[in-house]
Amino acid sequence: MARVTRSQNRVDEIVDSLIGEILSGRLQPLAPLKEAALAARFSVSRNTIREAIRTLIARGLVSQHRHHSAAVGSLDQAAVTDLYRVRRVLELSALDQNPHGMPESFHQIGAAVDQLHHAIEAADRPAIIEADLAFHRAIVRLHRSHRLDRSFASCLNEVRLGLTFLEARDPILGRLLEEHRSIYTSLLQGERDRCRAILARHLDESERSVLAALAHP
Amino acid sequence: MARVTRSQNRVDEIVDSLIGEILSGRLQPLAPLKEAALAARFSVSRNTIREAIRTLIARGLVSQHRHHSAAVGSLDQAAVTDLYRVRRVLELSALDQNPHGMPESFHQIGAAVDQLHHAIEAADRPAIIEADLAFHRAIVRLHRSHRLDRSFASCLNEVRLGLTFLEARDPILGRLLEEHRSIYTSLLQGERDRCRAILARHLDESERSVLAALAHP
DNA sequence: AGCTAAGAAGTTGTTGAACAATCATTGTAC
DNA sequence: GTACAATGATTGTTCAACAACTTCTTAGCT
Repeated sequence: MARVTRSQNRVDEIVDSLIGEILSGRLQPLAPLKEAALAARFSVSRNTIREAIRTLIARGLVSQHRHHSAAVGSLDQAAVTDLYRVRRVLELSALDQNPHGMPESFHQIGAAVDQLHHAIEAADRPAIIEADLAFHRAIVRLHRSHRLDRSFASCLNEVRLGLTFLEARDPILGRLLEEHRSIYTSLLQGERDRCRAILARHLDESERSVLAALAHP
Repeated sequence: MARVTRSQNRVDEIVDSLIGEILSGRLQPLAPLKEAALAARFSVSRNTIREAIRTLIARGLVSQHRHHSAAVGSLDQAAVTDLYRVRRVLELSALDQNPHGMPESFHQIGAAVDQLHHAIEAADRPAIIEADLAFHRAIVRLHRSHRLDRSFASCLNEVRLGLTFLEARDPILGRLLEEHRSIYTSLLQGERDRCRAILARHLDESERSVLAALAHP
């Protein structure tokens, strides 16, 4: 993907715009994307909107049945289970990579911890979720692979769809900072097994929370 | 991706058709995809072709710069290195999954070994490559995750782009069956470490071959 | 000859309108 | 109340046009 001069064309602008609305929750899961309405809203032709929607479908954020409006994707239990399998594979194996000697990557993880700290102090819920995801993205970045980063980002985007349902008072949000910190410090100190264990438990709890939130709308 | 009634529309048909041509090598890397020409060839409007090309771009098989024809993707050394990082992560960790009790998955791996055997007897080069990839896909399927399967398939598609350059006499093709067999049997017998080691070496050699083939056009 | 600038041709980016195919709803007859 | 036909909304696809941009060609100048 040559993202050289990111978006000098309408379609990509609209794609980015819609992705933003979907991930921020402004466009809720299952919300229909009607071509004519979007064309009017973006002052653009219907063909342009169709290309944008095709792109969103290929990225897995949107789905469509023939002769029905495309709709923002949503998660069922099977999807959540699947997503957390992906997370476990990519995140846990990332800890094995790279015995040491990659200070920049560690720094990014630490930065995500700080980011979470500030978001919690400000009680800014969207920022908290963003910081959480940034932390995990930084971990996967230890693999040093563009393609894994991209796949994982797409995975987290779907997870974020599920986080929409997470109640603000969910206990997992309270423990977030503490757990991220332990993961970070144990990683820094080379306590490989401990780090793995904490992250694994962290993911288990997170999965449980999302599944529970999904069950009680 | 609801691939329910796979393709009742022209765009998806064309996408599949083009993917076939790209992966089979009939459309070589860097070959330009001109909208007008494709529209004429498929007896379809230019807009339809544009939607198809957008889909191919989103899937990473094709790239495009503004006001230039889209072109079949090609690999450089960095891309190959990246792809093999993905392979190592997804394939090696698959061996850890699933201590036992998933006979169907093992069966698929065995079937891929047989498939390779027949392809080699028939000296059918495309079939050999196909069987090779099927073997590795089956391994990743041990993860039991649709999304990982999809990501990995997309990764292998890119790898296949590189295999185009592989000389028929490449020594790696001769050892293929033997190595696949050892991986399969050691997996069956639960010799986890030995299996990992063989697969890891297998991937190292494969990467080396592809990189070498890429260097000598 | 060699370089530059103007023009021509080809290609993508985007639009607007049109019609067919299909789905959803409404209203009517029984 | 059910069956069914008419209606409207929405997607699938085509066509023709023009703008924006790139590349090739050609003419002119030194």
